[in-house]
Amino acid sequence: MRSVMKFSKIPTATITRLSIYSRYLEALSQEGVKIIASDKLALKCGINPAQIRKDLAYFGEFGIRGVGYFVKELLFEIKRILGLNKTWKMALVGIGNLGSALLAHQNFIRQGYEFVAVFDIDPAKVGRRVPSGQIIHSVDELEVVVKEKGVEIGVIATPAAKAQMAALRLISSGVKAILNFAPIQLQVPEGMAVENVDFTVKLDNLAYNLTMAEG
Amino acid sequence: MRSVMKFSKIPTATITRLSIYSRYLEALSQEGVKIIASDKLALKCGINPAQIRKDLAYFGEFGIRGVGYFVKELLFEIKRILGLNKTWKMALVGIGNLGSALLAHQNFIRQGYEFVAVFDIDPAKVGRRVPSGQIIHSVDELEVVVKEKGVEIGVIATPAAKAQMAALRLISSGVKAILNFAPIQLQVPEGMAVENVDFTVKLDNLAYNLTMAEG
DNA sequence: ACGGATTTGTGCAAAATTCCACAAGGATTG
DNA sequence: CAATCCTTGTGGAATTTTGCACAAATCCGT
Repeated sequence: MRSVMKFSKIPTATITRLSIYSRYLEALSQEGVKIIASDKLALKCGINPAQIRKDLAYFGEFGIRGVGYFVKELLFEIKRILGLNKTWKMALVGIGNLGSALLAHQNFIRQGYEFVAVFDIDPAKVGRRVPSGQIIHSVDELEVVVKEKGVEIGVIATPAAKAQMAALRLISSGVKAILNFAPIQLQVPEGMAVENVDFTVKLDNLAYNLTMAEG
Repeated sequence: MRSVMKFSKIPTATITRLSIYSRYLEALSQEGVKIIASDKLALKCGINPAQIRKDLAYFGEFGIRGVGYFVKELLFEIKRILGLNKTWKMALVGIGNLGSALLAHQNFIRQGYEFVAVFDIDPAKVGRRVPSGQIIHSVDELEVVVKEKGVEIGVIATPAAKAQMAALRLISSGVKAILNFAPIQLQVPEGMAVENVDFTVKLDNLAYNLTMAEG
């Protein structure tokens, strides 16, 4: 009864949690922990244990009743579910402070993602190499380079004003997924996967919470 | 019938959307647009118009039937609701690539947030000035400086391994809200507001989507 | 081999969230 | 000033998400 995909519709929240589980399983694996129960994992992740079991149940039965889950095995399965059993090729658009930070981070990004191309609009930057080795291409070359390198995920780290254009170029190059760091809602055609990383929104949430807490 | 706070429990999602609305209202305001209807705003934000109206209804009646919302007025009200009618004092812990990017960003963060103190654990960095002018303090001084400067929001941009310690220090200094960029679930006492900015999780979501789309 | 201890997998109820559909309110026109 | 047009505000239904509670399954000690 393994790997039975129940293709109703899997909540986005479930996928997000799977990602969080994988992070802890990775840590546990490195600590040498062999087996983990949903209760322990739940505590670490701040999630209800039944939620964890239900999340996993969407994809199959991975545990042993009375025992728990084999850490390495569950990690492998989750990574397979998420599609992390391959290396995804990414392109970065916008080599400002944030973009540079992302490139520097790339060694820390756990296995599965790689920047194969980087772009900027500033002629002064084009042609130079970033510290991680990639040559900065002009965004004018974006479509050619993206196709040539087989980029699958576009990462937008431009100012808000340039983000939509960057998205359009990525889309017309055939990229189907975008990670957007610009504080703007991208207008994209049906079927595109877009995820926004937006810390100004998170800050506003904190400000609201603090304001409410005091009255 | 204005500003009637209905204190049931306002969904986090509503607060997040208010933040997004404020972003567009700001843009509209600068473009000189005086009035906006929920349908137009909804289209821009990729949100159902009824959702917008319901979100606003939690806090009062801000529109005019048959007309729409006065842009400036609604923006003002939303900012008031979110607690952005003041400047929040933030501390940054971890002056690596990401931390530096955040500091560089600070002029772009729309009015309402300010880094009043920055910390790092690296003795080589302590005492130096970041480009935006702040002197880097040792994390050993964190409690003293945070209290002295009246920091309200802590921003953690350390590696994952140091994040929990940073959180503990911020908490013991009396900070009640944390914006966490480290890919880890912080363990914090009841009543703390924590928001995570976690692009690895978002990437995993994209990877999953791409994997599913192809089969 | 059996009973007790443990933890998974899941049916179902509760809670939360979204969204439709329409009445209510206000503007505008003739 | 009545009729018409528009858009808000909202009751409630539909949908989604969460979490309890328990049966099913496995291990372990005797």
